[in-house]
Amino acid sequence: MRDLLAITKALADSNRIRILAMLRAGELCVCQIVEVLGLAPSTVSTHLSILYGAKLVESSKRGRWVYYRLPDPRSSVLVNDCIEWVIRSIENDETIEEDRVKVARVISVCPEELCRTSNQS
Amino acid sequence: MRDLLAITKALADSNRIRILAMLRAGELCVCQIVEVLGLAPSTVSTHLSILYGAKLVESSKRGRWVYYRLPDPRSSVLVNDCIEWVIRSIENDETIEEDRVKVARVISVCPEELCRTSNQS
DNA sequence: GGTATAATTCGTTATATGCCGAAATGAGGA
DNA sequence: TCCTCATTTCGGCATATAACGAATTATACC
Repeated sequence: MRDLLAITKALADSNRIRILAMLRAGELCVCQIVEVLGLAPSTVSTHLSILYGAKLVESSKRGRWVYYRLPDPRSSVLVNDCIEWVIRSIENDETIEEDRVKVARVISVCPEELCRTSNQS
Repeated sequence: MRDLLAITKALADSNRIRILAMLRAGELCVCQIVEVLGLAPSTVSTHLSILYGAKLVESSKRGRWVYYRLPDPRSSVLVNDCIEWVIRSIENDETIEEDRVKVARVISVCPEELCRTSNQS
């Protein structure tokens, strides 16, 4: 039950759903997610830790950047089915579509440059 | 997105998960659910309205009693898949097993008598 | 019509959650 | 070693949520 509630609570927030949807494009570092969501880095970090606690994302640190990604489909059937269900549930959602465009733009810049430019503005 | 969040928020509470699990036994009236959960009727009623708002339960009024049940599997693929996922997620959960026993006992008494006896105690 | 009762709605309270900015952490580069 | 910077953790505030009891609604029975 604890695992289940960790997952459902993690999914009970629109920004965390947006993060999961964004990660379909591949792994993203925190600053890229911050750029798309338009929230404070500390807020995004907390969202990611909640998703991580529910095992809905995996992470790896490379240099100064921490990259988050959707979990390996083979790691947990339950988690995998859940994520697939979420993805199906947000088909045709306007915000998700807009995020997809933003992610594409953000990915085209390397993280180092992205952080530099977003600090300037 | 709104539908998705209604569902995930509805699932983000252990008592509501217990209610969904209980309803596998068939439809139950509010007083029967109250008896098993041990919560105030007003609290249970609110939980049921949240599940109802997410279309995770259906209801029908018969006499003074309102019966709740899991939705018709044919009504929504998304909802049906979701409920099946929840059911799989709570396999072997201790509280859910205890509830199953309580439900069996509660079902063996007709609702009218149940309410009478639970008011006496 | 009047009473009893199952369920819901309302008002209140305590706790949980989301958000931010500031401070702390940790890895790279000077 | 010191400095920079991406990320996380902490302290705060505002809102949301779960719980209860009291009041209300709706239905059956007298």
